[in-house]
Amino acid sequence: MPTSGQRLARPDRERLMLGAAGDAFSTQGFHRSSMDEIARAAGVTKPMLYRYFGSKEDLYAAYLRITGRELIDGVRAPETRDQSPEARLRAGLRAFLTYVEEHRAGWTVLHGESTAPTDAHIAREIAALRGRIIAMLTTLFGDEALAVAFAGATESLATWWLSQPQPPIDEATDVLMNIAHAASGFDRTA
Amino acid sequence: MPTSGQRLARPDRERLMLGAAGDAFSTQGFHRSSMDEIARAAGVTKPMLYRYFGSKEDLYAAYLRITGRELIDGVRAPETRDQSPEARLRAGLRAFLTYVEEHRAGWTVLHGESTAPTDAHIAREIAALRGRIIAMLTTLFGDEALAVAFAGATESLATWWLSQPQPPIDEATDVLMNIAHAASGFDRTA
DNA sequence: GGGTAACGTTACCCTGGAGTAACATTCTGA
DNA sequence: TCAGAATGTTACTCCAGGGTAACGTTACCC
Repeated sequence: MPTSGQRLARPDRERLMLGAAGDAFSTQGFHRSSMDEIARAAGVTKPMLYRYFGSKEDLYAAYLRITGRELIDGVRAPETRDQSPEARLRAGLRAFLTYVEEHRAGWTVLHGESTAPTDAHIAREIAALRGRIIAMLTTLFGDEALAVAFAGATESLATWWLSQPQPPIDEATDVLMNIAHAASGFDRTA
Repeated sequence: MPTSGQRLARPDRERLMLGAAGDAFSTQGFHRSSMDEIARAAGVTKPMLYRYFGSKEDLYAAYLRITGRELIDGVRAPETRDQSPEARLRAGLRAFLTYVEEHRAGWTVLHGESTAPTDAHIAREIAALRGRIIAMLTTLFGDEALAVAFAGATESLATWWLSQPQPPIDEATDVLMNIAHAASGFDRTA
């Protein structure tokens, strides 16, 4: 009489597990989330989680890696190769805010991890991810300090913006573009 | 044969405990820090920690409360009542950066907690603290979104700045003042 | 159609670390 | 001077939750 669970192909099951993991991690953080609970939410039992991901930390790492890749892909998507730096920045910001809006859980975990890392090894990966974005902004602005500040402004605004009733994406983008004009190399006329 | 520990008055002992707690929490986070370890670092045993603070969460909360108060006091200190908004902001930023530099552990914990809260009840307190700062900035800038973005820029820059070899405080302040000019109500001439 | 690999489960083990009981040693003040 | 209130310690209890062993069940493929 055991075996209540429907059989599913590995990729599908993994998606369910990662979804449940993301929900748990984003709302309760790594430590308050238990493997039993994540398993239950994914409609499966604990040993499956371990067979597919190895350990709780590995599950967390897998979730972060996928989420990070989605973020990078999302922000890279807009093809704006031969447009002005300003236009490219604007497109990037819109893409970023869109990603954040559509992947709240992922963004929450990613953002939390970047300031309060759970694990040293994971911290390095997150730092690398953020580093790539900072590097991009640094070449854009010509100053690392400014790039770091701008990244912080963007992250903070994004998180706040999510908590607003109905986020008007263009307003958020404008606020950031406005800031970008403050000390950037490109035009100050807008 | 027991009783190896030197006797100390309560306030002194508390300071030692809070210092050890801060070191542990800032370097390893709440969950990876154990009460045994904090006790040892404070030169005392676990039951003392419990007698003085009640529970691990209460110890953490006490540490955060004190740290938050120090931050507020530090930033409030510069008496600039009847100066221009710009001068007041500059003084506030300098005071903030000075605080951060002199209380690295406290800042690390505070900052981490604001993005990845350990506990719902504590999260509210931190949110209230940040809310007060945002409110101040909002009246200064006349726009909440901008205030949130600016706060994020400041926090991010402060944390990055700490990791630099020898932080020149005025440069960091200038970067932020420059950003503040972007869309603020006060002069755009600087 | 049967061997094996993958999917899935129940029922357990085991440790880290939060929290406490019970006891020893000083300090203080009436 | 001695009662009781602090400061302090040793030596536990106890359990949440990470991790696993052992055992069904279904699918696939030669």
